[in-house]
Amino acid sequence: MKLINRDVDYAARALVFMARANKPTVSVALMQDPVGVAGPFLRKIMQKLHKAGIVHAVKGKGGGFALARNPENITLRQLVDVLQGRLKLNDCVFGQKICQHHAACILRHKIAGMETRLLAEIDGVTIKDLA
Amino acid sequence: MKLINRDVDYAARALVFMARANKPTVSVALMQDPVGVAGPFLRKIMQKLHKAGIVHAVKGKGGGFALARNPENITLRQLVDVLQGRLKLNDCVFGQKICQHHAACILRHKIAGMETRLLAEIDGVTIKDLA
DNA sequence: ACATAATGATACTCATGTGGTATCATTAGT
DNA sequence: ACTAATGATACCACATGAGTATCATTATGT
Repeated sequence: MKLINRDVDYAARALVFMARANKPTVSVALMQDPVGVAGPFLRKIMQKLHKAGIVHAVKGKGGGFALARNPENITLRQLVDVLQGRLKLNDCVFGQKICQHHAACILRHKIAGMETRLLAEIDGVTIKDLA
Repeated sequence: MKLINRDVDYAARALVFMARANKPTVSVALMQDPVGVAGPFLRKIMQKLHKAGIVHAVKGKGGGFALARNPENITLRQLVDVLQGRLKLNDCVFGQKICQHHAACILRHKIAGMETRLLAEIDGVTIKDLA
């Protein structure tokens, strides 16, 4: 079970690269090698980040992507939310059979607590921290 | 992303059923309905629990399964370890590109901490708690 | 105008993991 | 012997994840 998937991994690498690059825009062609991922795949990821408003996109020759906000304001949690969907440990597979009082279920509360703490932790890691 | 999969879910229900049943042995045929899962599937799960020493198995007519230890000594973590493999959030997808100092990587430490806390929490939930 | 270099959108393929079924062998009670 | 149980495996179906391919669109530079 992975907490963080490839997309988030590559996205973080790319954003770190962009943060360090200190250029107006950075194209996928420029990033793909240092990030270590094929161009088309990275493009797909960058497009998602663009739709989510994490990066700006500039089309056309000389274009590319740019961070839409400062590295310290881009958190790992944002990347996870965008690229692997909201992190929910709490699918509550346990139904009425085991847990007559759904609302009071011990396990559900435990798992909900774990989830809250996990989210707080990944929310505390920014691109600046990684760069 | 699920912290706990179906196998663990069904196993917990079955063990709770057994803990409540207060019989020398409980057969799959008896459990499958209240647990809400097809017999063959539950059997496969019970076989794993047996190999792991969590339950005893009695073959032949009148046989079935029995808890190998008290409900308060069977934890959710044991079930997770047996049925979905050791819980590892920390696959460290981040390599040298982003994290020159593997041993000192902030992210790795964060994730390792989350994992430790998660394991401690699921270790604190027993079948007795659920019954 | 036109070639070129970039992103936007989308469809497709392939591998892996998960959930579930089927079958035959073995064991023990009646 | 018959029957009711587990033991062991092999198999299948579906969802998800990882990655590729293709065409459309936009902007720059000559």
